[in-house]
Amino acid sequence: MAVSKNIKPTESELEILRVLWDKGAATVREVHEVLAEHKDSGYTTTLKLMQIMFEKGIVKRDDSSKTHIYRANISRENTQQQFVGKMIHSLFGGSSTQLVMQALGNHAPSKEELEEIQKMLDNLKKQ
Amino acid sequence: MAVSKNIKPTESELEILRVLWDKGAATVREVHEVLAEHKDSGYTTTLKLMQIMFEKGIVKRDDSSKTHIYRANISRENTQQQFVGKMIHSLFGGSSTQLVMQALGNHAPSKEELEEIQKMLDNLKKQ
DNA sequence: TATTGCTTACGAATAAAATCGTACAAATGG
DNA sequence: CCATTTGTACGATTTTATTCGTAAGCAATA
Repeated sequence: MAVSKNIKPTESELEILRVLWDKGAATVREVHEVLAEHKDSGYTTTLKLMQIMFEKGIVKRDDSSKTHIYRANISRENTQQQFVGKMIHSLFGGSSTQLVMQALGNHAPSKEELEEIQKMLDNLKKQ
Repeated sequence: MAVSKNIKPTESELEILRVLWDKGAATVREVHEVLAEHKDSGYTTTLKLMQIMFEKGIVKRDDSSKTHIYRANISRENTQQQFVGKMIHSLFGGSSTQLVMQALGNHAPSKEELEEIQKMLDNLKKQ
């Protein structure tokens, strides 16, 4: 079992992680370019954030060439799990069911996705 | 339809809201007592936070007697919705299904709750 | 080679959140 | 009636997160 790092990325760090999870690996510039579509902070801001994330161990990097290449060092799944867990605790009184109902109620998925959920539900019922 | 306030409580504010949602109404001391079970900041910190929340309109209060009585001014449901929505966007690429699966996978509910979810699912399928 | 552009490093400013100390008013109770 | 307790108000400090300016290295190229 993987050792779970108890690191809680901030809002901005999450945005960066999303890009890294998506691309697998990226330079600061590549990350910044993506962020810049929706946000208007400068290049050095993104750089600084990624440097801080490196110090915290949230990302790793290959600095063998001048332009460093970054990768996420915590998994998307783990992070999701951590946030979902926290949310269930802090907003749903510990009931995952409440969260699920809330999510389904306000963000109804497509037919196909409903089937996917149905499968998972069937599986859980068998146990 | 209720006007949705676009207010995003901070971490600490959420803790206080939880107590207020739970109790319906409470004094600063009552809130603080609950928080103190798991946290060790002082009484005036809780007081200050609740005063700030009042200024922001997150809570309302009855100050007709010396000891003020506070109530939440934003609903649990609304706040849940806001956080869930944000989370779906920021961590699940917009897919509520992914969130649901994650929640079910890591925090499996009881048989009864599974049935509840099943009902909801059936309903959604009909539409 | 000098200029230009792109890179990292890093200190510092700014902003936002959380914490606390102190003052002072009202109630309490000896 | 005085001392103690319990409450609010509020400025100031501390902590954490975000943002940016500037310096300096290196590489391509005019």
